[in-house]
Amino acid sequence: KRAIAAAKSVVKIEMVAQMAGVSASTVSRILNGTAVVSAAKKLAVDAAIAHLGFVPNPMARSLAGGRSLSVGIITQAVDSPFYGMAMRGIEVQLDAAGYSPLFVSGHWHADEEARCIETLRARRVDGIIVLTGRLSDAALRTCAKTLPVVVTGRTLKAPNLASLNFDNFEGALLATQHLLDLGHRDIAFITGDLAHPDANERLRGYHVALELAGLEVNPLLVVPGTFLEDSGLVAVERLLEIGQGFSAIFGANDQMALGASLALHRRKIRVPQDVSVVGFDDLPLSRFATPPLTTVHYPANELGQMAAAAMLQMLRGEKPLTAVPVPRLVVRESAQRFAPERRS
Amino acid sequence: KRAIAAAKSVVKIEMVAQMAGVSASTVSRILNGTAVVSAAKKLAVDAAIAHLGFVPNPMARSLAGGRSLSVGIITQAVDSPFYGMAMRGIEVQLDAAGYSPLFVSGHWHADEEARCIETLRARRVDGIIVLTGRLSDAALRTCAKTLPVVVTGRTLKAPNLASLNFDNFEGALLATQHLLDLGHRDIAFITGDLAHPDANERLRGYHVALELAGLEVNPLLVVPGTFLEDSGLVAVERLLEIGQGFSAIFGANDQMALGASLALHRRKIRVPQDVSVVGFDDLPLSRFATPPLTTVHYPANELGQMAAAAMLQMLRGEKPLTAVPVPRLVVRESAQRFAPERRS
DNA sequence: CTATAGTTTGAAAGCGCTTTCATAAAAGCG
DNA sequence: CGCTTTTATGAAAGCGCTTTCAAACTATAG
Repeated sequence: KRAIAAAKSVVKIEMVAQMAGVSASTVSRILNGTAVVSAAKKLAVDAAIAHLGFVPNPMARSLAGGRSLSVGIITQAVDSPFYGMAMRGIEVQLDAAGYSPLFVSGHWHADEEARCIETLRARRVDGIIVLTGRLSDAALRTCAKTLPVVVTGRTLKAPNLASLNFDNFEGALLATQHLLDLGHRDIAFITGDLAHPDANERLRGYHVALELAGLEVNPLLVVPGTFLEDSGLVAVERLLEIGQGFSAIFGANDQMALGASLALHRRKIRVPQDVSVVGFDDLPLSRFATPPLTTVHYPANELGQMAAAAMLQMLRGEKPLTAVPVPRLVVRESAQRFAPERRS
Repeated sequence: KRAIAAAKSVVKIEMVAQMAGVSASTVSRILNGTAVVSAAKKLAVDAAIAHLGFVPNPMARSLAGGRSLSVGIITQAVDSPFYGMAMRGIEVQLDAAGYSPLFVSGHWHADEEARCIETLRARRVDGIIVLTGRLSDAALRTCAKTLPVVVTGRTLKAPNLASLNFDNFEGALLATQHLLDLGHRDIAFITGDLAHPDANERLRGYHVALELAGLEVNPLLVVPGTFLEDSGLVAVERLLEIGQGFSAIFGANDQMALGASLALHRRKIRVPQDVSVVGFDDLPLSRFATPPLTTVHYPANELGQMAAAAMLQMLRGEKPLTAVPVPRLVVRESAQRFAPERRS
């Protein structure tokens, strides 16, 4: 009976126990470091494990141990270069600790994210990392009541929850000041989706930078966008249409900045000779855009690693560290000193 | 005892059974559709499940059932836009069938991929999908002896293994012919990493297109690349250095084509007025490059879906379908009709 | 040298399901 | 209407591990 399963004939803990001349309990204890075991037995068991090539069955482990040794990651798009880097960072950390990541994507919808949480719960994950989601703070707090939660992209205090917020405001400030330093005064800003806190912070950075420079913001220069390429393109067209003059454009993310560049190119407006462009995020491809894009580096990979590390700490019952890397401007070739009327 | 685990107090199958007035076995059978159950009982059980909000524990299911209901995906880079799309396709299909994907990345190293297989085996996946890996055919065949395997990016016949090969040759043929049709004769080709079958097929497509047009290939026009942006840039510089004239460049992937465009831009060579550029893959960003890149569409998402579908079929014991989408050229703005000596 | 406390270890009881096996009920048949 | 064949159901035995509990030691003290 049970011939099918038995046919797989993988080595089980009992075989290791037998070979080492100890009980299965002892092997388990050695495997988990749960209790002190005499050095001699430990040696024998280790040898047996190596000899037999024993690999514990994770499902049995999880079932018996009451923990799944996996943590759920709610990301917005598995196919985004941006989230991809964060995922990679998480993967690395988790793996080192023997945990496995479970990625699900919410596609920027709060309700879809809520469904993701259910999915993850169904899979009995031990914790959840939310990468810049749309869920309400309240929803996250509720979730944190039953599972440790780490969330990026917002600042939130709650029991059993850690938040890692990259300073989008500071980044946008940096970018805008760079343009200001280059002598630009009419700086257009393409916003991200304002339903998103990041987008608001970046907009705020733009505002404050101008104020700090003693300039007042011209509402006509602030164009709404969606964080997607097309919206950058559309934004520039709209700017041109209404005849609003500008010598620089700051896109709330690289994708829109690139879209804007394309729109300029189409109108035979040269970047950076006629108009300077800066982005935000530092996508891998931005280095190779034509021209290479000046942008604010978003340390997605590091942030992923930090989020994972924080989760691991919570899982261990420690207090999680929530320091985050500081924003940094990457100066490339898409922005240059303002040269009035150079545009023939 | 066992208070900790019990404290989670999630509903178990037995509670459902009790509420519906049947045995746990019956509930299980209904859950899995394993056997015929009277309509009345099924109704009662369904009601109980809904009422209690019962969600089966996947670990218990896997342990008892001998299947993990998960399939491993070996990808080359979780953070690549390209693989991201394929992953998304896989995710969608698998999810619909109640399976979950387990992504691991091989980073283009055969030995790392081999380690990935071990990892996946340790996690007891029910099957493995290899997205265009570097593993030898023999290694895959061996793997297929114990687990169903689906591999993309190569053609391989073996028991318990399905291969889905996108026609890279045809795609490269299409792209080259497009350039030829535009009147170009000196077409440079930046190869991919030739250790990779895809790269060779694309090179072959380039060769054959020229032959078909009665042209002979000029070895000086074929420059080695690595599939990464920098290599496209370097390739163009090399071409320029040796003084090899060319009016068009075909990059074996978009990343290199974009790198090449940047190199041209740096030398004040305009795309497409002076030199036409075409790529391969159709990355999401290529649509928004400056200028938008003409390229061969690689249906990564569809391919992912198909790979997953094939895996599901094998898991069900059916014969897998291995049809693949045909290559398609996406004409945008980076290539135009050859205009001799327009370049001043 | 016996009593007490502290360690190391193994037997056994689960973890929450699936699946086999056996039984009871229903159906088919002459 | 008794008999065999089929079908629906439940009891119970695992799946491979962790963890509790108690037994068997070993060390310490009285």
